[in-house]
Amino acid sequence: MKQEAKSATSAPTTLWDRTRQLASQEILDTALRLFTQQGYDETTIAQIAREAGVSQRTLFRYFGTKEDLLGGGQDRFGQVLMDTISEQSAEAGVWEALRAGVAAVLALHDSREQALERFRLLHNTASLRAGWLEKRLRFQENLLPLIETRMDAATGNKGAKARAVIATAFACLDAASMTWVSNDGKGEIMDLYDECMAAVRG
Amino acid sequence: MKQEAKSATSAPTTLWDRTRQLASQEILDTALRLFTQQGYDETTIAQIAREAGVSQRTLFRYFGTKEDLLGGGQDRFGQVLMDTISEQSAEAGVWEALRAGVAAVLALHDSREQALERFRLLHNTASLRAGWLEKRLRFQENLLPLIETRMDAATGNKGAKARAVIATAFACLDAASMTWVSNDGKGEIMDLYDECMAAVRG
DNA sequence: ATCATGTTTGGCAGTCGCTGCCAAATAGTC
DNA sequence: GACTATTTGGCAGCGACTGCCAAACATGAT
Repeated sequence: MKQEAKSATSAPTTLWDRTRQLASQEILDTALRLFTQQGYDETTIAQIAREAGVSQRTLFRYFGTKEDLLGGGQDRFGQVLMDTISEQSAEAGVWEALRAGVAAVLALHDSREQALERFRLLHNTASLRAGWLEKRLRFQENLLPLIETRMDAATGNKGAKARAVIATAFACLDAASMTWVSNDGKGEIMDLYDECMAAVRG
Repeated sequence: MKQEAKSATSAPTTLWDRTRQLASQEILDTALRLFTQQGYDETTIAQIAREAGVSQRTLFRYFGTKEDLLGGGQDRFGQVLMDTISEQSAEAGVWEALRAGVAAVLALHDSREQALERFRLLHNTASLRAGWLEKRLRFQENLLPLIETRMDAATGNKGAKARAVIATAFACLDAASMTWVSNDGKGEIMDLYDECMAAVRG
């Protein structure tokens, strides 16, 4: 039965895999198009499935959730974040490490326009925002051990402090991206991030 | 039926209003009981309505959302937060003002046990967390003008900085309350808050 | 007490996201 | 071509939530 554990190294892409990928991309494109055209809440799964040429059932098999249709690589975000931070040199402080992680995640976007589009949808749709914040909270929790080790835990409550530091970094990222969106993508997000950090820790 | 001996909020209430209030309280109590007994996600609206002796339709008329059954006075939180902060003296800095607001909100809980119960549910239920974060984001946005005026806007992007500062305060509150919950309510949340702030801004 | 008034209530049907189940279509293998 | 392993689609159903309509009800006027 269990025949998987396949190393995706080579390219023995079976026809199945290719079809899968194609369908997946078709669904994703359709979803993003409809979302930006008529809004997230106004777009139903039925409509996406219909226009993408698959059944609802199949759509849900590819993407377990309506939110997943937008945040496609959200899980990848978390992974890159963790990887980047753990790769930082041991001498790097928490703030430095977190900054590197944030920068790495921002660099993941395909293009400036795509990033702007996604951020805009995210910041303007309550239901999406909620889901995103939730997922992000999980990232924060995963980051906890990585950051704790970098903190000079003079006194107790190391956990609380690490959590606070991590959440602060995300808070600055939020403020920065919001401002960036309301400026229609003018300037660099990381510059805004640094400004926010300065305002908080200055 | 039960004759509740509650703090008599004597007023020229009509029988209607009293009945309404009673039903409302009955629903709220039932919901909280079931939530803590069997979990939030595992409790259905149908069950709450049945055990509270009202129809689903009526339940939804009192509380528009399942989440509202827990966060009863969430809107009040936002109000107290705003009021407290705007009452701070003009010389008070942003951090001082925000601290006062946080303290005021925490003081709203009826009892330590109730606060612990709610926080525990909140932190352990993904769906609840998401909704709560969303609502809080709206609070933050409301706070924006109040905080902006207290910031020495030397350079531009006052909005971004104010947002970052506000979000940082909430981040510390989060870290503090999480730690408080995992310590089973030992100690003072505000002490943890101060510790988190020190870790962030120190 | 009775009637008219405006409000509250409950039931029913329906939407939307999402899941389990099962039979039919399809890719890969012999 | 036959056989096996997946993938797919359709259907029924759950749970939160809404609109609609008729019955139940408190209240004020008669």
